[in-house]
Amino acid sequence: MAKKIELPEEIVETAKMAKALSHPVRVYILKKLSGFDACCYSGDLVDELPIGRSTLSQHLKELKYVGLIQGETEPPFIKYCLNNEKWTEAKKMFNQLFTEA
Amino acid sequence: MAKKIELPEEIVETAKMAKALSHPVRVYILKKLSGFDACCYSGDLVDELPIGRSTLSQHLKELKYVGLIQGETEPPFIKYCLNNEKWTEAKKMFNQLFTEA
DNA sequence: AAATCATTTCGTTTTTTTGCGAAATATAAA
DNA sequence: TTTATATTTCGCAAAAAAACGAAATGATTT
Repeated sequence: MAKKIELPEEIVETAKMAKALSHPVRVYILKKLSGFDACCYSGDLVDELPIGRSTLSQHLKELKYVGLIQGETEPPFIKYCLNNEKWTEAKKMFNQLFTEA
Repeated sequence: MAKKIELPEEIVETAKMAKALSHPVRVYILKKLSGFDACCYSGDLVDELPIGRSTLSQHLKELKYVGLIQGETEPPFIKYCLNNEKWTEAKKMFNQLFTEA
């Protein structure tokens, strides 16, 4: 019987990133922000998306938490932009997953 | 005020695929199966992974449900393999997401 | 026919996620 | 200083995901 393994950090991290992408609203936001020099405000998004303000705020918080986006306060707005380093890191993770050994 | 959109099918599908990848155990399984000509049995996995049989079975079911893997019955075992078409499709989805417009 | 083996399904519990509206915060304008 | 605006946090409810053990299934061997 093979030994029970601890799941490798690499795999845990990939799953974490996938979780951040596992809701359509979050994918929508990231797609929007990953365009050239694209940033946006919470208000822009809430007008487009079929969810309430507080719900949207939760999704933004999650994306901020995993580091994929960052919010720059620009009163009275908060300008959200992609964190390009993290985005690249995520891209690499998925590339590696899909590039068979 | 911009119009509330229905989330595009492409985005919903990407989120669905990401959800399938949002648990470390499922990432582990897919990584294992995506090696060259790699297949395995539930029993192999349960020996390696720190979860019970029925829990593993649930994860396999989910991966089957989204079409990423398929089980070929080979009594008294069930041989699980990657569904290569779907895997390629998933790869494309993430490629598209990460390839800015 | 009974026992065995690999795996799944069922029933249940716990935890996490999603969603909302109301209230709070923080800033700017009147 | 009151009012308005943009956004978040809080408190809650509903839904979904994760996990387990026990029982069921389906095929094989004794």
